[in-house]
Amino acid sequence: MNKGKVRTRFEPSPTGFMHIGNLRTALYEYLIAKSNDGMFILRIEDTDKGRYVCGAVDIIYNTLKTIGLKHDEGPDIGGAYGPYIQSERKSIYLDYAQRLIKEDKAYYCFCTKERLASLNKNGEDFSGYDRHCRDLPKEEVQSLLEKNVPYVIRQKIPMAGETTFVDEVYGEITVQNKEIEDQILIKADLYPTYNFANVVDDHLMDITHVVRGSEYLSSTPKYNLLYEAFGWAKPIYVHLPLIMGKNEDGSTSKLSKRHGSVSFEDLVNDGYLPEAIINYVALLGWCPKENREIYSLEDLQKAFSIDRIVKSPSIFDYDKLTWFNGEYIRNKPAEEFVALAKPYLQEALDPKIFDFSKIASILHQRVTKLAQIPEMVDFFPQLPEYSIDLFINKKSKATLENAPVILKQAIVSLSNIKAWDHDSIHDSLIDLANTLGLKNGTVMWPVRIAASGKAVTPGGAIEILEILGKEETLRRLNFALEKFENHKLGLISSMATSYE
RNA sequence: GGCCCGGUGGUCAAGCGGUUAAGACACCGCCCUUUCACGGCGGUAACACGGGUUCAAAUCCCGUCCGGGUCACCA
Repeated sequence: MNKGKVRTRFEPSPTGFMHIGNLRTALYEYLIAKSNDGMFILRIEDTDKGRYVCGAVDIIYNTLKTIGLKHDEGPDIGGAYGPYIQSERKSIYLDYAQRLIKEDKAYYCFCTKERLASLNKNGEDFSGYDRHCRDLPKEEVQSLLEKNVPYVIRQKIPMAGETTFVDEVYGEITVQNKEIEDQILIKADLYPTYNFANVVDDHLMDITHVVRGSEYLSSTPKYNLLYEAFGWAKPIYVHLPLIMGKNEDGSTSKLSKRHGSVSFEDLVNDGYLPEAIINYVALLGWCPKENREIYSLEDLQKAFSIDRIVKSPSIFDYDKLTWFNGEYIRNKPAEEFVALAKPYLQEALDPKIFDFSKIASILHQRVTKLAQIPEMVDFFPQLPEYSIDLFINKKSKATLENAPVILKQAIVSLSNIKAWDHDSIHDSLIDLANTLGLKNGTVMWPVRIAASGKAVTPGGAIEILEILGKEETLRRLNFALEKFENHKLGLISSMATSYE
């Protein structure tokens, strides 16, 4: 039963943030495993000591946790195939490399970095290692070793022939062996290279599906040659199309920091919901059988299949992500939205003065990114400076002439309200429109502008007035009237008023 | 530059030899309405090019062009 079970692994390096490309790889790895009742393993890729970032492993745990990719084995929870941190497996790799040396499938290389560098400079059409140490006499190797000359271990790649592998999404790919250099297996610090560590670990951990970005496509033949050298069964390869970003000049390249927020953390800070990110990213490079777009992680698990993975690279579209985000926000229950909005509301509003749940209720259907909330509500505590021209609106039949008249009447009507609530404000204003023989919009427009100082607001005049309170509403409406007075006198008032 | 991969509207993409070439985002228009948003309805917009194969090609083959990836003691 356990035999033949699908096992995938996610192998991030602790670099301090979760790139969106890595996140998608993790997602697909998870989905491939889970849609087949398999296991999803977390392995930390820290063979590059120079790049290690403190605390980065925690970021990985946290990210996986918040998006719901629960791993079945890993450094934190253990498992039958540990350790799951590559630096703790150092000696394993060395043993396997030496085994290859014994079998004459690998060799010690004592070339200095300087020599290697000069190599690349000289040879115009030659790139890569010139195999200088490939056939060093045994005695020489022995004596260099005894003298503690630093070395790396390289694999002996066949000089002729070709290597073919089948990728689940890209199909059969063949590469001439002469194109492949004698890759380094063990570095001078005796840590394994990424390629080598992965082959060894994937084999030892019974990984069945190697899932990664298509940038690894061209190094896959090296992997296979390694599997062959060891006589191990090869895994199933699943290469994923790259996620690209658009550059300023219109070209595209692998999504990177210069394209904007590209880590999960950045996106969350921008106000994107994890489930929206997951949903969007899942559909970048994979297409469900049914024509549908909204998928929870659970839904994805049910629907996912490798054969629906797309080959061509895709551009990360923040607009579409934003749409997904809006969908998820709108579908949240009201209480949940209030909780989500709270930290953003706090940036702009004093909770002692404003009723957050009331404000949240008018924001709920309008927000597409939580981070936009503060500027949507900033007019509540402080009336912004605004131009008198805002009072003009063709559709509402609002003009500079009728606005002061309406405002004056509105002030009178609103002043008479005893209990300041939605219904009374509504009735007061609608009645006014009726008695003046105007359409509702013609009354609402100038009132809303005077109350908010903005052409676009979350919520209509009634909602805004209710939140503002009677006193402040009347203050703002009177201020607008003054504005008209000054306008008549040819003076432009530039004074703003403040709530407190 | 060598090698590898890709190329359907601006973007994500369906399509698997015969379709009026789906759908979504974005954009535009109309409706709803108290602005905006939501919602509803409608619209603009695509098979990179050239050769084959075939009764029939977006679909298969070849070439060209374009785009991307990769050529580390990084992962």
